Amino acid sequence: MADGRRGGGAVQSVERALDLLEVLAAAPDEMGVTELTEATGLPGATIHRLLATLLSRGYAHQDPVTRRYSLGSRLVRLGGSAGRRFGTWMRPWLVELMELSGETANLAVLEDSHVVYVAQVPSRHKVRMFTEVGNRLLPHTTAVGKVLLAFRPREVTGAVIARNGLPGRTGRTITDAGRLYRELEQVARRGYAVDDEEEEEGVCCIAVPVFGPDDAPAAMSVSGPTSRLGPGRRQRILPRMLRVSADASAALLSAGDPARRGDRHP
Amino acid sequence: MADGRRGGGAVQSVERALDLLEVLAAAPDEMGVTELTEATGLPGATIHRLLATLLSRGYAHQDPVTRRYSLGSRLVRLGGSAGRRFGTWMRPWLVELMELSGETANLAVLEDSHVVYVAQVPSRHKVRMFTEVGNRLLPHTTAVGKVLLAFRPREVTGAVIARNGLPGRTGRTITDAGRLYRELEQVARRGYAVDDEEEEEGVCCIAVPVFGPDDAPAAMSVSGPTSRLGPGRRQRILPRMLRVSADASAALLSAGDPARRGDRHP
DNA sequence: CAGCCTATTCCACATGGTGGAAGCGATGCG
DNA sequence: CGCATCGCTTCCACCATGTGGAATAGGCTG
Repeated sequence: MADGRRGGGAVQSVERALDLLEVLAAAPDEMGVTELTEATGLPGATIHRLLATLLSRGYAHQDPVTRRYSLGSRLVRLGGSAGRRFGTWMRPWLVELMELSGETANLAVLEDSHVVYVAQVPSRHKVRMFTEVGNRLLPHTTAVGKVLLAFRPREVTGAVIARNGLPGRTGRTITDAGRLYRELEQVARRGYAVDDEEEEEGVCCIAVPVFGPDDAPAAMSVSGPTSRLGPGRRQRILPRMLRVSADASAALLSAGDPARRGDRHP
Repeated sequence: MADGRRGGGAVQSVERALDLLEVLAAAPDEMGVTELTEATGLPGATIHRLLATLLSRGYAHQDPVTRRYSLGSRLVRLGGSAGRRFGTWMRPWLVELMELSGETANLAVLEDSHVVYVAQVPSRHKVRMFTEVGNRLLPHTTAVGKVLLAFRPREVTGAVIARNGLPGRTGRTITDAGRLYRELEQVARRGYAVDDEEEEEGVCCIAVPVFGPDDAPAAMSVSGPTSRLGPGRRQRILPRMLRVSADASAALLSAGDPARRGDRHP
């Protein structure tokens, strides 16, 4: 095995193909073969061959005129199926969150600088939350968003903020970059984030991370009217939320083998 | 080359990995290695190795207790990026549709038995359409949905219908399977579909397919109030829509092949 | 507790993937 | 207008890499 540092037996060409997809996903627009060469360190011929394979299956797209590459439409459908599936096997944890808090529980991921809600378990209250599955919100206004940002390298955070700006949604939204960075640091240290009417008046939200094999975490939250989620109640709920967070992460990371123990949480 | 029948130079292990992802996406729930063996014809060891690679990157997920596999969370984000990108390079065609019809143009794909809107170019009318990007609707109630179904094998269509049923949305929704099948045949023959207030009262929609390297087509549509999209106007718009459909498909299919270059005509 | 079925690991082999270098086609420059 | 350049694509000999049959481990079932 050429790349001995990677875990177990991994298929080189598949890994490289995935690398390509990820580089393409991260890029703001289309990329040429040479750019990909620089980004991945692979020889052009190899990249071309890999791309040809992805191309023929619709996983990559090549602009007919510029000949540059980007992600293909096939991934849209796959992503949708994956989201549905992801929501399904995260459901037990969401249910747990909903039951321990009595409020609606959400699952979200960071996608193209936006927070996207992937699954939800609604509370039984008459007054419930509004976010719908599939909704896209800005990270800096939401608790899940702050969690998703807090556990990524600073440069990613910076890119996201540069792209979105920090528009205010309510009087309490954090619109100052310095303050946001301080808050994110705190979130990373504490392991949770709170949104106290920063996205919507009267709505409060508490979020915790879920770490998986993916380098970016997902986030789970509970959200409800501020009247029901005051500081006192939050203090009571939080320890149990953190515990669920850790449990869910452990479940995701254990791929059935006790050999690999990559603990990632603070 | 052992497998000479496949187009050009494709990387075997990558193709197989993609096969696995697609099988997992198509399955209603998690799958074991043996099921995958049957579905793909690959030996168990090979599948296992491929899955290990996908697993370690978050592209597949293994339930810690049942040890069965499904799609991983990483694909959710990738899919999102891909959707955004897909919408971006389809935009010229959508703009063309919007301009030739004066109505809002949409791009949609079939995803997990649902129609999902991926991109949109809004019309300049004050009264516009309602579908939002990311929205999920049932195929049988929409023009795009009918297009997406019409160009897939009968068994896929059947599975989708079996899963969703044929709930009515308005008095005009097609709720009879026989009638739907006849309509789909007509759609396939004519190359377009119409939704005449079948999804929403007062809203009419015309859709055409876009064929790419992916075996499933996408669909583009224009939608607006019935008052503006009566039979007469539809007849005038349709030929041009079909032309855009063909042009867009040609553009998608020519992957670096110096075949057809569809110049746009304002 | 034995039998069976499924996931996982192992390993010798040769197939399939690799990448340096040569071809092309398109822009840009003189 | 033709020559130079640059980046995408194709070729091919080599051998690292992925392959898959068979052995192992683990978990249910009867």
